[in-house]
Amino acid sequence: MKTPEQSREKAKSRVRRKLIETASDLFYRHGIENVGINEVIERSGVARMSLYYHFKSKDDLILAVLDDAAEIRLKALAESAGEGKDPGSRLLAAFRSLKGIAEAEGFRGCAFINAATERANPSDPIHGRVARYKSALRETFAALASEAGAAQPDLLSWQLLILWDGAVTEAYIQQRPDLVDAAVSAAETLLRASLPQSGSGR
Amino acid sequence: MKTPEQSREKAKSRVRRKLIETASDLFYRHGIENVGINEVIERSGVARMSLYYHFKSKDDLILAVLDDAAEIRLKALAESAGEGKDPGSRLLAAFRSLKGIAEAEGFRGCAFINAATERANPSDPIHGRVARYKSALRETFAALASEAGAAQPDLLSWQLLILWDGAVTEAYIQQRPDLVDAAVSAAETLLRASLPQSGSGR
DNA sequence: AGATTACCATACTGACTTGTCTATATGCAA
DNA sequence: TTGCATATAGACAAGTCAGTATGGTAATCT
Repeated sequence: MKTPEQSREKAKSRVRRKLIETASDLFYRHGIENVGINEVIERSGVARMSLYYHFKSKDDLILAVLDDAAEIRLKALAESAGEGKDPGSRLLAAFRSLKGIAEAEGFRGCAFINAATERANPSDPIHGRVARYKSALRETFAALASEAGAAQPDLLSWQLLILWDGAVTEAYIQQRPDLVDAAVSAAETLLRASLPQSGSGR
Repeated sequence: MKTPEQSREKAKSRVRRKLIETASDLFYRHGIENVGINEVIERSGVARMSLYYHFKSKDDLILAVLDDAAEIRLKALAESAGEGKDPGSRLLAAFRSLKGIAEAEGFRGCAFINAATERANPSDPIHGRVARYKSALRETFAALASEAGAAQPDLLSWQLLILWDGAVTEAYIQQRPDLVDAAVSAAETLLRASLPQSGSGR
């Protein structure tokens, strides 16, 4: 006996999922604009018209891929932020989870940043998804910073987001996952400096 | 009377320069892969064969554009770092110069990061130029950090580079040049925390 | 003067792109 | 049984792209 939930899930078919997953992988590895629809359907083992049945265009598929990735990434981040007792260490744990990402085989930076870069027009719907994802990321930081008792949680959250993006980007450019460590230690310094009972002394 | 220097400069012809400048502008505004050589030559007012006389391929033109941009940007940075007396304030002045860049009409992030993103393969020659440029940037930071007496100038310089990249990227994604301010204040905090005579007290 | 360098115009090749059209097949629900 | 949703195969249209082939002209150097 199926719940309506499951039926709707079924309605979003294996073929559709397969397309999203294959496209997600290909888009990330080679860049959105460097992957044709032909490649997507071949690797998916799906017919051309099936793609255009589920998605009205390549752009539509890209949006679905981004939405899917946002859900996955934000969920994973929330899990990482579960490790640690006080909010401060949970914040840093979330930050440290970046290392694993950067160390992964085929790491190529942030899929969202990459998407926004490939689409030059800021009014492209893709930009909206990217901005939304990054905002969600920042809000996660802001919540933790606030809990931790940071003096200016909002400012700190933006600084952490900037560190995050910079770390992902530079680790990719220099092909050095260890650069994430520099960002983590910077996050630590910023967090400590932001705490009211003042900064330096150990 | 011309020095050999100038002759060689002449040999690098107005047409060649025009191509580099036009391509630089178009590549930045629309993305490298979204600009065809047809557009480049039309906007340059140059014949197709003239492009292929000076550059053996589109990729070759891209490399020339990146080299040109690196020279310009690093020179501009050195100038910005000239403002201020002590090394610390010169470092921050350099950082603050980012704001003007992010505020410029048509700002679309870092041309080098964008180029590296569009070319998925890390062994692409383009990646080499990007990594080289970013390294030069970092070395500038490292020199200033060292002069300023930072405890770990190397670590600090990487952190500053990460902040730099993150700020440029996020300012573009969110379409908010003011986010650069958050990065500047973070740089300030990191610099202060890195100075030996300790951290917090105002 | 003669050679080389710089430059121009344009037609063309061949590969690749997204998206459409046609035609068919299956399973499920009313 | 009829009809709708899901899926498939493959040809095709219409356009874009990088780069070449051909055949010149104009400036500069030796």
